[in-house]
Amino acid sequence: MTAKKIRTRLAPSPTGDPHVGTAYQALFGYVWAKKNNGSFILRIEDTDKERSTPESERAIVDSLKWLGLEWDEGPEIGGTYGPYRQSERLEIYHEYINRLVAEGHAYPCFCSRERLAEVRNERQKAGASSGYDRKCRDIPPEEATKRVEAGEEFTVRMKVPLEGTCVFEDLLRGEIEKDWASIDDQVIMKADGFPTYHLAVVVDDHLMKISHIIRGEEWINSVPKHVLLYEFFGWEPPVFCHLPLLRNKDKSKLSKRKNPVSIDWYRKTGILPEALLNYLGMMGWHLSDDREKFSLHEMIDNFRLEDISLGGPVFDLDKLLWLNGRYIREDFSTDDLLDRLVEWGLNREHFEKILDICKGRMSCLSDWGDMTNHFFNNNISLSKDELLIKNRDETEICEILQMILWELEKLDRFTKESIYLLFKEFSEKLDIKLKYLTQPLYIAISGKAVSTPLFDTMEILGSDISRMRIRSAMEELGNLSGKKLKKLEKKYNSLFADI
RNA sequence: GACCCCAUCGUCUAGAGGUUAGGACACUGGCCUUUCACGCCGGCAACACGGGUUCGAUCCCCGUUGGGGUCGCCA
Repeated sequence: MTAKKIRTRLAPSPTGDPHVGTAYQALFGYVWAKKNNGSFILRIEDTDKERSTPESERAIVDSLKWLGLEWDEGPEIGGTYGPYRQSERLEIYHEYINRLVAEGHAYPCFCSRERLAEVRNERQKAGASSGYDRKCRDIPPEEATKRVEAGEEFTVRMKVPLEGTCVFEDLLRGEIEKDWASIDDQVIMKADGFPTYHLAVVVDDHLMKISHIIRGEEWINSVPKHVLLYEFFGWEPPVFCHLPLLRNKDKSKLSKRKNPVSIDWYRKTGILPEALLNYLGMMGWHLSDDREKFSLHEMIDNFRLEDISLGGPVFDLDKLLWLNGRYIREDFSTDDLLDRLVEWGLNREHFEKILDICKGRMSCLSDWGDMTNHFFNNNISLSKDELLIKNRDETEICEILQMILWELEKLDRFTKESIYLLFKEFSEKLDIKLKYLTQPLYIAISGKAVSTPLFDTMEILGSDISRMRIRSAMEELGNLSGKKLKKLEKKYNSLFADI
């Protein structure tokens, strides 16, 4: 028997900052491919027209390159099975969608979003395990065709069996069973003509000859839909391997609200890519001699997918920092380290940005050191007293910081202008003078009451570092109790409801 | 709520029927040292619970509990 060529892929959707979870999946997929002299493919899953952006794609590509996880095929570099951006593969998907409809495995659905929301609501209340009532499933094909041709808006749904059980194999967990009755007639083509993830992923993985799907556990529940599509098309499904999810301290899925999750944050904080990769490698996997520091090469040489352990690992920044320190101490000459440092933050481009906002308040060159240390120092020290402003106690300041944090999370572009607008609006809504609002922020962001302009500083530091610092300040103030947090969330939602 | 997944120190993990349950981070005691850090030596600390199977269960099976995930024209 000739072994099938091992081909793995990373399939991120370009809808935000590059996420460490993406890096985690990339690492395991990459290592598995390299271990087997296979190929690692990057495919951009930009089927969400609303949220996908080219900037995000670039950021993801950049951060993967920074990590040193290079792909063999992908957008820009191409490959035999391209294009590697799903938005450029629309005709391909249509061909397969049409085929499913023609063969009676899929059907147009004319239900409005409003109706679907209603139905979903009712069914959920009634305890039904699926959200759609399959209203359009039985429309006679001729009638459906007529309605489509008449220009009525529609989506396409796949016909999921009404009864029976889907059994599939996960490499790490063995057989998994799920009743078909618990699965919706999944939409495979949206009203805008774009495929949904489920259709696109199956078609592409097949066409791109992917041998192993290595991705996060959150996908397990949709595997039956995928398996069904493979069956409809008469294709052999690849091996499914669902990685455990990286977790916050409270064990929930790693999230922006509770942790820095952007690869960019780690980069800007001064984590070395080799240390981050190493650390990610020890989440759920280990070397047989239990050595904790290992290179990507060592990981490749010793890696076996089946050795991955399944408990969701908590992402522990302290341990990452310890590991990073070992790299700095053990692997760098002073000369090499200097190069790294320059590359990281001591370069002209970065200095220029900072100098630009310092110049006006410098009286001698050595002011530089004190004035800018918050750009190079991750552990800025803050005192509780300084965070407290005019007649407000810890709780009040905490509440303000928390609401600002929530607001900042919603910002898509982290520029000084957008941050300023956000604060301005915030101060109006809460009826607090802007300068009182920004006062504790100066301390939180720079550690100093007198410092470089707040919004410029935040822009240079970036969203993740800024938010992390605000969180640290809140910790210094004693944080909010669960109860108070809930109350605050209500108040916040009423004040800042978007719709 | 329904369904799916998971379960060893606070955290990352080793263990694959018989171990004083091992290592690492964190915490901590000491040594080294002009301070700190590093390094070295030590300490604290875990098999969720209940039934089976077995001469014997952390390990196998079942249940309970706990945690997580999914229930979108988002991925």
